[in-house]
Amino acid sequence: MINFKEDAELNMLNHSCAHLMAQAVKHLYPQAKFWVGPVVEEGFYYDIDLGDDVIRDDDLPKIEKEMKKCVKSAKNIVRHEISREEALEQFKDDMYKLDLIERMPEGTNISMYTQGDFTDLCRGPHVEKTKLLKNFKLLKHSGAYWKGDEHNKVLQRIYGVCLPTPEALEAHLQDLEDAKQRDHRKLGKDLAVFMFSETVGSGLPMWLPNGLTMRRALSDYIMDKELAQGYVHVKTPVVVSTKLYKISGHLAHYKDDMFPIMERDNDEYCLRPMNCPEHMIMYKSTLHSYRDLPVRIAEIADDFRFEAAGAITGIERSRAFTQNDSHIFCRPDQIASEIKNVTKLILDVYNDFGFENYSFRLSLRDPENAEKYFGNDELWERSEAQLREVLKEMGVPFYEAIGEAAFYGPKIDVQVRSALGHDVTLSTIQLDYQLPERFELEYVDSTGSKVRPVVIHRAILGSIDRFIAFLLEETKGNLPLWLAPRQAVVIPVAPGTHTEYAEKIADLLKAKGVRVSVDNRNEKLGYRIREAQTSKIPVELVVGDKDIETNSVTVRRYGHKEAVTKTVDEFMNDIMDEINSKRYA
RNA sequence: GCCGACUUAGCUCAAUUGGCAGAGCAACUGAUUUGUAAUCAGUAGGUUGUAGGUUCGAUUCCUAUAGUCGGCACCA
Repeated sequence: MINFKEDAELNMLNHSCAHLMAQAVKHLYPQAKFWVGPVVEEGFYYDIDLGDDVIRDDDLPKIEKEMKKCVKSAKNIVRHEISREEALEQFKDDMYKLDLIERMPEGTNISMYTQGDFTDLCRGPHVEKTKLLKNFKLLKHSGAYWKGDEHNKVLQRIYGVCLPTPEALEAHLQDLEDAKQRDHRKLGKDLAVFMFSETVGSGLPMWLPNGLTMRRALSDYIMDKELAQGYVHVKTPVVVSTKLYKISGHLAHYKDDMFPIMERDNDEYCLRPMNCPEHMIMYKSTLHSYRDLPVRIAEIADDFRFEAAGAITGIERSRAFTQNDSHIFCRPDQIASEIKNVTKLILDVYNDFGFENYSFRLSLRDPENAEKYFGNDELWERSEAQLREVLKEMGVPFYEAIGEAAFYGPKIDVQVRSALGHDVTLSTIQLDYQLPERFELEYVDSTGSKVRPVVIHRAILGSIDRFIAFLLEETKGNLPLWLAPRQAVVIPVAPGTHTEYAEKIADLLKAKGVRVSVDNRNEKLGYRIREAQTSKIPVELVVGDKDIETNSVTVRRYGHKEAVTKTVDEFMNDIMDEINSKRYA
């Protein structure tokens, strides 16, 4: 997918196109006042105040038409400069431009760009001729809070793209269309992985048989990895007393994102939004020696968060989900090595799945909003430095993001991009000095005195739900063999005549735990082949007279045109090797 | 939650300015016994998301509501 922001030529083209759009909007809506119109990865947008008017779907074609007129009439795009004082005077009736100008240092000149009857202040650069801006498309529009603050006025935001040629534009629009085809919500429906029901409730997924097979395989996979690294697994209840969250501090911080509290017999209960506090209680239930640390408590844990209606996105962000969670209780001197181990585990898992498009993000607090966070400055700076140090030492490329920390500590997040371009967190590692304090956790050190441990929260698959969403999109539903809900189908060439042999092959596979079925329906061979392919079953076995004679099967893998005939023994060895190796291709 | 849009058969979609709700696939019945992407014929399938309203008449217009979608805000 094109990144319009990174590419210098496209960046300039799209920035100029944003101006062109603003000119057209000004023609159609004379009351329009303009905020900012930047280039972003997916193209350009402009935030516009239309007074009481709003943009509707039907308006985009009208604006496009007007833009085409502006291309013809405006011709040249001319730069000139005025002083800050002149600018303040010129835009004295425009609170948005004044806001921008006032933030520039005194004494600076401000550059302006004019095309035809339209002038906008802008840093530039721009293309010189409007005729270069012919190949654009307005894609979508929405309300957007001024300065991103929900207490401010909602401005009208219009998104678009501009490309150098009609062919490039066409190709890009096709790419966007293709991306929709691998949206996990579409694939999840087509492949019968999960479903939603208005009657069950918004954001509450129901896992169909195929989905449950995947969840089981993934849970087993990650739990095996964890066992090998010294984790222990536990199970804790999804309904808990609110006392727990009063101690943890979550109740004050998090209440709006929780399902409503339940009351009975003078007690309050809630559906847990996370399971950290329960693991704290579990740790605290026994005495710990410094020799026994780190203690790594893991759980495949169902959690419930009342996500805002507009935030729900299939199983990528739902209200009921399952974390592959763990809390590592360790001594301060063990922090670096534990974080390293977790980072290695993340890289190991991503390698197993063949993921390449992800980036590590060091999520820091926003010092401007210090009141949002627990703990003092010195502690924050130290823990942020610790995480940064580990990433540097390991040579893992990462970027830093201010304001993305948890309220209790900084994080290392692994970000991936969904088919529709959402930046979502898959894995996370979080350093926490707060919960040990609040729950008064202790261990006995070498001198016999009681000391606070540090807690590292971590999730490798993130949530199993979101992981499956990403996996479906990455693989386009063509899942690795070991994870595919239906791994193989045996198709007798002539149902009846070859059914017995087909059943025999299927039984051999079933005996090894392979998820296989026989398609014995009274349909043409081509019909059954087609259905096996459209259901993305990885292994398709066709058996007929030729195969029976030589005790063979004719194997065709999903997505391949050619079929290969193998002896039954050879085939069984190959397929079991592949399943057991958990290879991804 | 905010701005905009959408919701018609199990699925994907039609239905001129308000005038008898249709098609393909899937399902079911029958015929056909097949060597790598759709065999033929027939049958059944709907309170047009839900609740109101306007109208002689509403899938179509209006109001409310639920769900979904695109963004915004949120995302321990």
